Order: sequence, then structure tokens, then C-alpha cells
Amino acid sequence: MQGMGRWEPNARGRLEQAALELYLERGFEQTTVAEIAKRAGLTERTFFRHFADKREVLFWGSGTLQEHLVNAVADAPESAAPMDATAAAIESVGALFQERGENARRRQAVIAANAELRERELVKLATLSAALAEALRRRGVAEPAASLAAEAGIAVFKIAFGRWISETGGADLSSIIRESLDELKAVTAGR
Amino acid sequence: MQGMGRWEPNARGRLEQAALELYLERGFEQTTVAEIAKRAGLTERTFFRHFADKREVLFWGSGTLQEHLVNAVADAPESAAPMDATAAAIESVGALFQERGENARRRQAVIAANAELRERELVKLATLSAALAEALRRRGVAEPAASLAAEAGIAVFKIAFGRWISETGGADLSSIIRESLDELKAVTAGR
DNA sequence: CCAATGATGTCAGTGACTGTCATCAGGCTA
DNA sequence: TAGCCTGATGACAGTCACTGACATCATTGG
Repeated sequence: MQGMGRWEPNARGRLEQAALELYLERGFEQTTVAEIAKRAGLTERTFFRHFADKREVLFWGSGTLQEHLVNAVADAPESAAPMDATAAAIESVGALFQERGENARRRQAVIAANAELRERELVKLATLSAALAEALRRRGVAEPAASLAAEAGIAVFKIAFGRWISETGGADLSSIIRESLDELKAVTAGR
Repeated sequence: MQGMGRWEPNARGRLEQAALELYLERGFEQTTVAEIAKRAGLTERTFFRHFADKREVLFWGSGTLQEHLVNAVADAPESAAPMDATAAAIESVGALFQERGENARRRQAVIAANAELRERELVKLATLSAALAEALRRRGVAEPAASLAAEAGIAVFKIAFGRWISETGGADLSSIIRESLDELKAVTAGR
């Protein structure tokens, strides 16, 4: 039947789970990789075979996120202006987070509590920006317009996401993103 | 006369100098903190009394940069719209880099060559963005307009700076910033 | 049944970073 | 001048993230 052999399945998933739990219980710095591995029934060495470092275990999902973003840009109608394609993409990504709801907030609480994790989050956002710019270029958008639209889009997402997280009520993330984008247009328009 | 006592003066400066030299000679990863300290005539422990970690030694100047940015925003005429005050600030910072010329390029080469250093650079840019937003708020700009203008401004700076660095000729950074800002306006305007 | 493969364990490092205490110059005060 | 305080440094031991090298063992294909 199933592969129930020497090793329990889904080692990576167990490591992610154990890490998130421990980071929530004691905090990121107070958790050692050895402890994470032990809770997952594995060794420290194996942890580093699955994740490049102690931070990456929290950001494994960002690859999927990037794919969504790129696909959304590619799927935008040909007639859409660069910023409209960008807007459509970040709004659809917003809907993803909307679903994950509680999980997203817990994860974000861990990240917000630690400088090293916030640092890594910036890298992930920069990577998303680069991928977004590349997707726009494939639509024929020239530089530096592609990079600028991408940076602006990610900036809007960052700010809208922060507002959504801090909202007590269950506001709609996509709406916040749309509003923030309009604010950006107003601000850059000079007034 | 001078304090020529037990210790040579300017320990921090000597550490910065030694670190930049070694990072250029062998690369960031291949350099140990012990080596930096030795070249500066100090011990490893003392290095960590001056800099929080091995990366910070390259970013000590960012505090000054932040002051310039904040002052420039504060000095903008009251009548200036948020994005205009932001534009004035990043252009004046651009002039700063223009002066440092060769040094800026050497430093940037070291940073570009290493992922950890690029990561730290993102933190510094995010810090600048936060300070810029704060300065705008002091001008009476409301949220999220202040944060959005700040993020957009830093994004423009980042992209313009990258173009300036990769230019072979000695193009004018302030001009590139101005052009990039106009591009952003065009892109966010929807066409 | 055997060989190749792949995920894991074991072990011995290196090097970044920290806590703690000792040392020593300059300055302040009695 | 002696005594004391302060601040920068050295010396030293320790923790922990991360890596390289090699052994182990289930699965898979022949």
C-alpha cells in the first residue's frame, strides 16, 4: 500500500509544523534547530538538508505565491496596461491570504516578533518583485517601467497586508489592496 | 596633545577600513572576523563591541544617509505635495552618492557579490522608507499616503541607483532619479 | 538476489556571536 | 599624591548555526 517503510512520510512538512509550533511557544531565538528536529522525529542534520537555514522553514510557501503572481500577470488580458495587470495579480494573491486567514496571522506574528525573520521576509518580497517585473517584461513592458510597476505593486501589497493583519475585524484584503492602489495613484499623480 | 594613550584612536574606523579591504580581497564569506580585527590591531571581541554583526560594518554610514533624507523632507517648502517633497529628498541623497563616486561603486560591488549583504541592504532601505514616511507624517501627510509615497520613493531610488551603478559612463544620478520618477508617474497613471 | 539510489543518522569540525572577568589608561576627588 | 571611578580593551570559555564526510538501510529495478 503506502510507503510506510523506514521513515515516516512528509519529513519536510513535519519540520515546518514543529518549527512553527516551537517558534510560537518559545520564540524564534529561544528555539534551537536540534529541538525542531527532535520534535519532528529527525536529526538536526536532516533539517538542513530540507531547509537552507533556520529561517527558511517559515518561508517555504513563497514559491507557490510567486507562481500565482506570475500566472496572474500572464493571464491578464492583452489589452491591460502594465499597472492593471499588476493590480490584478496582487489582488488575486490577496484572495489567497484571505483564505488562509488565521494561519497567515499566526505566521505573521512570529515574523513580526523577530528582526532576522523580518529581514528574510524582505528578501522574499524583493524576489516576488523581481519575478513580477520579469512577468511584465514577457508581456512586452520595457524597462524601467516593468521594474517600477513591480516595485510599486509589491509596495502596495506590503502596506495593504500590514493593514489587513492589524485589523481586528475580518476586512477584505482584496478591497484594502484596491484602496491602497488608488491611494498610490493619487499620491504619485502629485496631489 | 593628542590622546595617544594606551590605544590607537578611531578603532571603529580602522575596523571599517580593514573589513572593506578584506571583503574586496577575498570576498565576504572567505573573511573571518578574527582576520578583520587582527588587521585593525584589535581583537575579535572588540569588533563585536563596535558592530552588531559581520555585515553591519559595511552599513555604518546609513545613519547619516537617513538624516539627510529626513532633513530634506523637512526642508521642502510647505506648499510641496507629498510626492514632490519625497522627490526632492531622494534627489538630494542622489547627489551625495554622486560625490562619493568610486567609493560607492566599490562598496556596492562587495554587497552585490553576497546574498547576506544584499539581504542587509534591503533592511537598510526599509529603514529609510520608514524614516521617510515618518518625516512625511510630520508634514501632515496622512496614512496610508505617507507610507505609500515613501515606499514609492525608495523604489525609485533603488532602481535608479542600480542603473547608475551599471552605467559605464559617469551619468548624473540625480537625473536618472528624476527620469525614473517620471516613469513611475506614467506607469501608475495607467498608461 | 543483487546493485544502484535516496533519505537519513553519526561525527567531527568551523566560525559567528555572547557572557564574564581581568586589565589598564585617563580623569576626578579628597 | 593617593585612591577611585569610568571606559575601552583583552582573554577565555561557551553556545549554536551550519557544513563535509562517511556509514546505514529501505526501496526500486534488474
